[in-house]
Amino acid sequence: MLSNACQYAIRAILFLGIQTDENNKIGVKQISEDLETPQPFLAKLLQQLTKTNLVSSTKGPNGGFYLSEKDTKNSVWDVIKTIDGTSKFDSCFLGLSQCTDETPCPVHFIVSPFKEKLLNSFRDKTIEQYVIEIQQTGKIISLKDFDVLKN
Amino acid sequence: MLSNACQYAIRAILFLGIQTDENNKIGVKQISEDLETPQPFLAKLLQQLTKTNLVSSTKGPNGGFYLSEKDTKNSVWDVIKTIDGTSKFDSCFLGLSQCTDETPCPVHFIVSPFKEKLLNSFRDKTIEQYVIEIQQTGKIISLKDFDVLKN
DNA sequence: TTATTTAAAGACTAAAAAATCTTTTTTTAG
DNA sequence: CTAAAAAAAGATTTTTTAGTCTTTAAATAA
Repeated sequence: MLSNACQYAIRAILFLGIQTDENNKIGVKQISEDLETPQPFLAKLLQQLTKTNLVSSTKGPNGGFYLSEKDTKNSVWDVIKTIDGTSKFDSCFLGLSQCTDETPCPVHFIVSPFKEKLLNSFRDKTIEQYVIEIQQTGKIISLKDFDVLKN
Repeated sequence: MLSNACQYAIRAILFLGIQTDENNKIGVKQISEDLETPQPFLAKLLQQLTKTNLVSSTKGPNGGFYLSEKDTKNSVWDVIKTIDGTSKFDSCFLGLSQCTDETPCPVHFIVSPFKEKLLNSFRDKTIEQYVIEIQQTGKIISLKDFDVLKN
């Protein structure tokens, strides 16, 4: 549903939310190792997120990526908008342009409520809230799963 | 979510369900015009569906594609399996391989019930049942929407 | 039997997504 | 001030998806 790029980006930003702040930065190399994601590709994505002010970064020794206080107030939806755009969320499952409540496609009333719910979660919860939830309920965000939470 | 190919294929098979039977066949040209779908691309898809026995066809004058009685007993799920494969339905929204009820990703419990529901609809309803529902409730399957139902 | 109509087959091209590689710039520790 | 560490920038490659074009085969109507 989401592109690889977008999945990586979301996982990375949640990861940064858990692991970093202005005093604890982390480089692409380690992020990509921890998330098991292609390094140079993730680097590009992080650049993009930095340019759109969703993550922060500093160059040089001891530099790296991190989420500032302010960054944690953004939503996952902001990440999706930056990387994939919103089309997947406002277009019909069967690709029809006129699919609406009035003129529904055959799966409209199955797909619609779900999209609504998912959208709400992404749009209304901040990265910070996701991070808290991840930490409290033990949800996983990397392939090296539990390791992320053990630190 | 589904590929273009798969969206076209589903729309085409439902369209055939509505419009055709062993005595009323229809050519790719007209199907693609009615569904507003690229002609040679759809032709390829129909060939594939024919090879996997999801649609029927005959060559020559008055030939074309159609659904036999037996064909209408298949499911949309069969179409998806043929064209896209099942991966989109059994993989994690964020791309994690170990995402399960026990080790859920942050959106697992939002996405999971939906996938279940959608899967059930696709797998348990026959093309025939979809066709009846489309005809009774006025659901649309083409871009030239209502035209399909007016015949 | 032959021309026409249609699907089948397969080679080909284009565009988008995914991923990599190389160079430049910035920062800072020493 | 300089070397090293890191991100930024951008060009390049690979893979997948989307779509086209051309030829062949089958069926049937005349």
